[in-house]
Amino acid sequence: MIAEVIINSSVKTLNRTFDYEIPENLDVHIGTRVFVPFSRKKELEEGIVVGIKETSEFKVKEIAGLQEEQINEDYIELAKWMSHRYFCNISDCLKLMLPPGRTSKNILNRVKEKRVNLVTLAKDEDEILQDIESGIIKSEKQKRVLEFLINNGNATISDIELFTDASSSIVKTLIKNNYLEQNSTQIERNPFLNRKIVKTVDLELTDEQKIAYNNIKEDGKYLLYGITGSGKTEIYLRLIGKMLKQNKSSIMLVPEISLTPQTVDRFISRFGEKHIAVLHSKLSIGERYDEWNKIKSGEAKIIIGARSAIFSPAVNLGLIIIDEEHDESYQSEMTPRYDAREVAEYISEKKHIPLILGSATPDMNTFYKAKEGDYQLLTLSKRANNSKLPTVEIVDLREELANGNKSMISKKLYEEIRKNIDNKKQTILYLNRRGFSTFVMCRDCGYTVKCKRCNITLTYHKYTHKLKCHYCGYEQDEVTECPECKSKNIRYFGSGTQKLEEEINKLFPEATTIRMDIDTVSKKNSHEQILSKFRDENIDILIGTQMVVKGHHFPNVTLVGVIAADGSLNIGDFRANEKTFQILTQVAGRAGREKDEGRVIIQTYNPDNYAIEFSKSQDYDLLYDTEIDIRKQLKYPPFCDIILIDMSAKNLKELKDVSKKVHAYLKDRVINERFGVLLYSPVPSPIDKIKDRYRMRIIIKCKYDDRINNLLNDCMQEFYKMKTYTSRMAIELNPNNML
DNA sequence: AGCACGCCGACT
DNA sequence: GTCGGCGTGCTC
Repeated sequence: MIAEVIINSSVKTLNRTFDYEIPENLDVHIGTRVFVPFSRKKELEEGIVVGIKETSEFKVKEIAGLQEEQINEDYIELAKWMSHRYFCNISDCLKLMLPPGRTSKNILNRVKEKRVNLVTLAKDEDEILQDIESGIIKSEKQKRVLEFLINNGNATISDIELFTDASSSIVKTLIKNNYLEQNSTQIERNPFLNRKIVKTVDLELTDEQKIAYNNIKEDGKYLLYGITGSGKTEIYLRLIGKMLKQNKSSIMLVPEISLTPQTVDRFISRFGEKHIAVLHSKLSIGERYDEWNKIKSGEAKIIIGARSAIFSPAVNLGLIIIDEEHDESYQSEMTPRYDAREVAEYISEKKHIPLILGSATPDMNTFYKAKEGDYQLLTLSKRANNSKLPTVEIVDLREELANGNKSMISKKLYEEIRKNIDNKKQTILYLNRRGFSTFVMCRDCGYTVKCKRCNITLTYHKYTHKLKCHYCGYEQDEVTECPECKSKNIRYFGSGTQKLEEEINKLFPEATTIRMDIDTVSKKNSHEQILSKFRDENIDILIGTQMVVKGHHFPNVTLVGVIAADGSLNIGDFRANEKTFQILTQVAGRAGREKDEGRVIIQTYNPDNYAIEFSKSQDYDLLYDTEIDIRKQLKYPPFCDIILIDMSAKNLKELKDVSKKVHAYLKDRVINERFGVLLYSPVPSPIDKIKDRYRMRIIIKCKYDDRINNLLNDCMQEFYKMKTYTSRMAIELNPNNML
């Protein structure tokens, strides 16, 4: 028999199958991981079998060996679909489905099950006790060790040493005398860290929740559109519980940033730790591997994870939930640049299982789909505990400036913070840093320090006093003199959380503050530590970026201040208004979730902007209706898609030639075959050089469909047939970030 | 991507 | 001769 094998490689010319003879003695089927001889290479290549057939038109080599893990057959189909959909190699997609930590080329470097040597009793307890009484065992230390193990069952040698004050040689003697034995046992790395969990039961559903819950059937796609605090999670819990009763597993995706122990606890306390697996980036490779095995074995039936958890090997999958479906993190920024929501749709359609997307501020595209009937719309318009939505006030920063207030805090926000401190209530200050960064400029000649390789402005890092390139990691010392004009008049621009914290400490010296941003949460668990400190120690003010807005529940927070709502308005993206509204609504949702009414102060230089204006009433429908008209007029998603063809090369002339050829190819096919396609000429990318490679792009605006998809895949093929030397090409559909 | 093959100039 | 540099082409 012949196996069709995908070679593990991201090289575009190798994105096809190669035939290999299956040796008689090997059990090979679709999804098996194999080692094969390939080309003139000395070492064997890794591959995955994606097809089996009788004969081959090639003279084939034999499969050399097998690797442990395998991929489910239906996921091979998924990988093929993804490679076409996201313009990448099948091999890149298959990698997402392999157990974490088991993909490195060197087999010895792959993670393994964690094993420890446990010492246990080798004889019956009574027999040992008898030997102690009758004096066969005289040594005090031996007795202590035996008694310790009688009480505790088993222990590691180091634990025995610690608790009995007996050295390992005592244990060895007891092993030699057949009282004890030592066994290597597999243990699970436990990412839950001995958490104290209070068991909870189903909550009473509101009428709205009941309607939504009862409408979700065995199959189909649903948009659960519910305002903050309307109880979406309770519906998820009910659905997952129902699956569990039918012995089916559920995958629930949440944005990476909100995958905190707090979120997971809610599920553990309802269903117990045993059935739950958690997958996210802060886990160690070993922990991830153990969670994966727990899923694969069918033990874990509730899988909570970030984007890539959609590929976890759930046994008997019955339900997929995507919470905060509008979140950008569901789109991967790396190859393969997949969208977890689309992958989830594919899986739910193939497996005929329900897919639930949940959000208070749905993605415009999703809401449009719901209006068109592609998704069934389920609405929760009331807060579950009847608490009121917070009152939102907008402060015009231009007026503040005109009144001589140059501080980051307006008079109104100052007064409200003061009130909160006096009333012992907590405040969250949110800094929308998107589009902001701290950079260095010469005030005399306007010179800014840029990365020589990437041609972008270096970002200033205060704690290390270094200037850093966010693209290639280049780092240099801060400058005190302008390299161009030798002026000493250097200024550091931009404003971050540190600066805000300093200012708050000056304005309210008696208040306690805590800061949460990329810098302070880089360590494992520090994210959770900051939040629990804020909650438990009743810190007055939490200052932070995006990560403070997601899904946390702080009963004592009654005031939320947005320092400058404008950050996300100026990101140079057609989604700017949508994103701004989403963020503001989410931040506002943090205030007053209990009895006390919440207040939100939004500071802005653009008070007339409709996204900011509508966030005052947190009226998503109003935003949607306004925005959808604009999208229609200007031909943006959901009416039209944006295709970004990214090309790069080491040599600028080569890049220009290649991009012209690609453009010519597309022009021929696009104009001939299709009407209503806007094809733009190649232009330098906004960041025209990264890591010593020049970058150009071609943008196409049209309604994306299978035909366009095929055309683009053909274009990619054509590109790699050209004599390209150093050039590369990547195609992205509706990218989140146009940089 | 790797790896070999083959062509060509340079060199003891 | 023959060593090595690099352009070219193939991988079941």
